[in-house]
Amino acid sequence: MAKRGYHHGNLRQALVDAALDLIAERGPTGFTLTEAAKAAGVTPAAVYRHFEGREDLIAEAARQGYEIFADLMEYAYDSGRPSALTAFLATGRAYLAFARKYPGHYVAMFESGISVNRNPDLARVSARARSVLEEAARKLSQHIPPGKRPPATMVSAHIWAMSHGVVELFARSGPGTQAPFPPEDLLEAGIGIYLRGLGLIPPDDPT
Amino acid sequence: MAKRGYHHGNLRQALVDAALDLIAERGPTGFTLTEAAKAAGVTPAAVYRHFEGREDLIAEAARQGYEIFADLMEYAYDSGRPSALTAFLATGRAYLAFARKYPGHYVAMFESGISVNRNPDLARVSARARSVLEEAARKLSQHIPPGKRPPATMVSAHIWAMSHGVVELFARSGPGTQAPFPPEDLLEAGIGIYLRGLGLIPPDDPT
DNA sequence: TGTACATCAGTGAACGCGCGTTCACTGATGTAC
DNA sequence: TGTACATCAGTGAACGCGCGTTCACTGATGTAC
Repeated sequence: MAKRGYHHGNLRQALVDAALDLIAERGPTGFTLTEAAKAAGVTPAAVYRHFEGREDLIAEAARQGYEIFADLMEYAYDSGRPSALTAFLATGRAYLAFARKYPGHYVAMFESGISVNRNPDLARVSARARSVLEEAARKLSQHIPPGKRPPATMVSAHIWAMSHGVVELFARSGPGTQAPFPPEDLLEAGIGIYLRGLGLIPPDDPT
Repeated sequence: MAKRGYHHGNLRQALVDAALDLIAERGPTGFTLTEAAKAAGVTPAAVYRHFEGREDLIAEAARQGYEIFADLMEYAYDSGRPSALTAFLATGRAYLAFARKYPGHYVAMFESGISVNRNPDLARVSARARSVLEEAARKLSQHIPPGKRPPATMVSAHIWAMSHGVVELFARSGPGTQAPFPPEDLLEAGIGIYLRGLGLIPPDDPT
């Protein structure tokens, strides 16, 4: 990170980082190629040495986000084992933690309008992230009698949806949009109730 | 809607409608004051006879959305009575139906970045929409023994979050983003499981 | 170790574009008498 | 019923701006001999 002259040294990543900061601050709309270049101390034209254009830069930010996201979910899942239940709960918590800790990545991934099929790398890593949650749901589902067991992909979709909804509606500090509860508590309670509904937590267990 | 000369007749609403179409098609980013004016057959400058500017126009679109939304939720709630449960389920269905039928309004309300506290009218009508769901949750909660009853506002937040998450993740026809299940079924099942978790639906009732 | 040269990673000027907004204006409408 | 006039709701030209992108260029770096 030493100051450099004509050559930057690691401009590519510096641009991604600048873009992430901008996206986190102002949303995907507020982000501007020109401003990202300026933040990296470089002329806008220099960006084209490393990316095809504005969208390509956002896509790379999203890709890195999915990478971190998938790692985080995997780690959470592993550290929750051997119980399928605690592992599952850990992934739910990890989701929210990721959204909080990496807001720029989160927005790039889910709110920038970048299609996950934009390039093969992005598609692959996003599939990996998804599969962690689905695997957790699958393992968990095995504890439900087959007759009353919803498809594991559905369970994972439900959890994903609730997590995403909590992030979008209650974890953003929009001006005046008062959150009724801490998002972490809200999500934890919601997932708990849901899992009781699946018969995976006894009705009276306050976990 | 007859063709007019110099005077438009109902330009204000025509602009809102044009904005809604544009927002639905291209998202809040893609919407442009100039284009909305063109779609209404009018010069961009004419917009300023009716709105303070671009943001003000979006805010009005959102306001009308909340109005429709609140009405729809109220109607759904009423038509589901007297059972607190069926009334509640009806509001959940109404949420998704609204998102589907009024995509422009939905985006203006929830994805445009317009703060609900931008003006008093908007704040009031959005509070009304929220209160319908909260009232439904409150009535429903009364059937839960007080000791194990989560706050009604929390229940309504959970349902809101899951509904919103389903809309954002699975009800959009993003290119290549395959929905694993019809969003309606997904949400219905999710709410069902959640309500079982609250003890409001017997474990074996397949409703 | 020194020199020539290819390659790489930036610059800076310029472009065309569409945006939101302003302004003085004018055509259309409605109302008083 | 007709005329004068105030008010209203548009026009159209112009603005400054920042954007993404292109281009020929040049300074820095690395490598072959």
